[in-house]
Amino acid sequence: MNDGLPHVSGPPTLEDVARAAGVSRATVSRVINGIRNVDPAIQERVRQAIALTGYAPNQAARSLVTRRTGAIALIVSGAGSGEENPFPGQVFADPFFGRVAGGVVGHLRPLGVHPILMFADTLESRDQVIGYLRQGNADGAILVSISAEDTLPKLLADASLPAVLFARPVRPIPISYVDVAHRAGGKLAADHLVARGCRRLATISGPLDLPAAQDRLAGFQEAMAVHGHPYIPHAEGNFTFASGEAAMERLLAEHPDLDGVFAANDVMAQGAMVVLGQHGRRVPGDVAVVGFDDSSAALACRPPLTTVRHPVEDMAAEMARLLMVHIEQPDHPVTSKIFEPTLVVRESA
Amino acid sequence: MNDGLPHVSGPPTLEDVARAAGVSRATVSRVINGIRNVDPAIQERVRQAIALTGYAPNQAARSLVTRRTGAIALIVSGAGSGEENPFPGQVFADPFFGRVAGGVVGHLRPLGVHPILMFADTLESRDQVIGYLRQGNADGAILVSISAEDTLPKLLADASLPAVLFARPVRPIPISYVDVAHRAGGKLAADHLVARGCRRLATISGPLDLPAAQDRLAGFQEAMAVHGHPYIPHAEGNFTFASGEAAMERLLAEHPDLDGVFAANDVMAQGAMVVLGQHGRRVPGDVAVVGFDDSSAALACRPPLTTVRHPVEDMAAEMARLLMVHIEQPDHPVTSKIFEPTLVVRESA
DNA sequence: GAGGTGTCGGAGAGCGCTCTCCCATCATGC
DNA sequence: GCATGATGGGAGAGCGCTCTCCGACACCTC
Repeated sequence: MNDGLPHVSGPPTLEDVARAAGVSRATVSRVINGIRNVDPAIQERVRQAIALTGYAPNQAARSLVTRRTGAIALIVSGAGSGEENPFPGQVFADPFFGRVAGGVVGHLRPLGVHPILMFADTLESRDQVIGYLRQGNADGAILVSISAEDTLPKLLADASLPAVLFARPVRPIPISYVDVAHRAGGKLAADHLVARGCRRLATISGPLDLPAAQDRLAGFQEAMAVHGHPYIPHAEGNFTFASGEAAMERLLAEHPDLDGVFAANDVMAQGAMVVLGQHGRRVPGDVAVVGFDDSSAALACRPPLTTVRHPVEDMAAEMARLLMVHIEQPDHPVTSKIFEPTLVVRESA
Repeated sequence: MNDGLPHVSGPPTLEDVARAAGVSRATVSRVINGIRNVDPAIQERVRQAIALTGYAPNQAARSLVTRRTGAIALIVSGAGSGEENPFPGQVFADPFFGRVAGGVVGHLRPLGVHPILMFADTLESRDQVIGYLRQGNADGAILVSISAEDTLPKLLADASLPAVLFARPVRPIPISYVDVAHRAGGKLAADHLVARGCRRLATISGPLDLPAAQDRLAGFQEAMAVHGHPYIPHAEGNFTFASGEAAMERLLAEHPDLDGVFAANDVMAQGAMVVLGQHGRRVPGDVAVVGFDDSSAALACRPPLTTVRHPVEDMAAEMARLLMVHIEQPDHPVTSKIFEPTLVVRESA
């Protein structure tokens, strides 16, 4: 046992590498972190020793002194204070969330930073998230709120933890966020439908307690007013396929002669198109349809859906970038960045 | 500066709590970790001190000594050695991935363990993942491979890192996995279609280099043979909407009289149904359609899709459970768990 | 009352790393 | 020739926690 030889016990440490290279721990650390000048010959020796020993730095030890983890929390924060949902499947299963995750990972991976997936749907889990962050498990947070009444943004701001939100919070909070110009998107849809020659338009909005839904509707209505159509029939949905179907049924019952529809997201547009088909309306011949998001659902529509592109991946990447800035410069002022939507013309309008 | 008072410098530590409670660091640690008996009165005093100071244990320091991080990697591992995809959006945007994430989070959250999202699509990123795990950033890994030729499972097994796979690996590897009985699923579809009275059946399979696709097809064919139909027309797709459309076109061209279709996933079934509609076939009147997965796409079909339920959330939860066992008991033998699929009857068949 | 047994709190040694000092060496300037 | 930097490496003090010892004390048993 105590024959004096360096027995292998667990993974190699800096000390082991230093011994193998015949230098001190500090020098190995300098080579690894590229800090200060180290003689090229010694650098080479250290690198060989690292390869030889198969050394990988222990992140916990490193975090302990640097107070940085190289991880950030990617939080989906949700509804009320009700009981816990055993499977937060519906939320994560939304392709929208996947696009956010993809954008965040795309930006962060080259930096060696990884997102920790968290889900906060109850009061308790919100506290858990804050505690988690305060324990230093992550350097900051990216937050996607799926309900208007979410209190987590405020908690985050109060704890002055580095954080960036997807979408403008309902009530003003001193916290950075990234959003798309929803109003401009609504206008794009209106302009396109009018330019196509549609005259009897209607719209299916999202739930009106969400700023995004309000703005898409307002942008559409305002642009239509400019085009000389001050009144636009409107049915409210909740961004689901079924709600799109139901809204379309209502609109069609009251306005059988309509020739154009703007739905506040692609999935509702998809539902609307199915209902139009059932009622013998051809798209885009009889009724033109424009969606919002440019999600995978737009391509699963027949005909393929003309839609307002929501640059979710780019926005997510920007959130990641902004968060890193906040982490690196704790005094960086709160900022927001608004992306411009674009129209993707396919066949439905 | 040195007036002897305990100046606030950074977050409170165990030491601070100990001082406030008038006990030693060790005692506070014992109270927090619930180890050994501590006098109730002292426990109470410690708890008050914790509340007073707003103490939260530093995870890095804790990990350094326990060698456990309370985090696991959730890895989506992909295609070849090609160039990096700037946005791994397509992958994460797949609702299937969301269901896995939901199931994993559902099981792990009560345990205070959180998944770190990782994406490995290149040789380089695979090494990065292994390095990350070896640095002790995560205690183990849950791996979802999206291509048959993925080498990460083998790397994981070779490094003997705790890991669990979603779906049986193409080649046998000493690593635990969770899967569904694909063959039995194919049989469920066959039995249902035959019981419904369908006689001229066809099937749309997934890419046949995937074991899952092979097995679904084989299970369907074998069951059909038992029912006296030794030959089943078959078109290969790749699990996408468009490939389902294309496959259906081919099948319809060659077998215009078919009266039932089994598609190896819901999204292809959705594409097939659109094509059937375009060709004037009513579902289920003229042609009955059965899908596989019971994903959100099944509910977005009109009529709603009868499908074989793939219990992804339960399987993901089981992966998480199994991984925790492997982490806690490093010598635990490699195991697999196969879930039984069930048939969800809706209106399409 | 001596010795044994059990309970409970404190001391202190690390875990593996970073980073500030500090010192040795060598080129430079007047 | 000697002070003056610049350069490059080592020593060692922590970061905040866990956990093994160890000691103090109370309670038994014979």
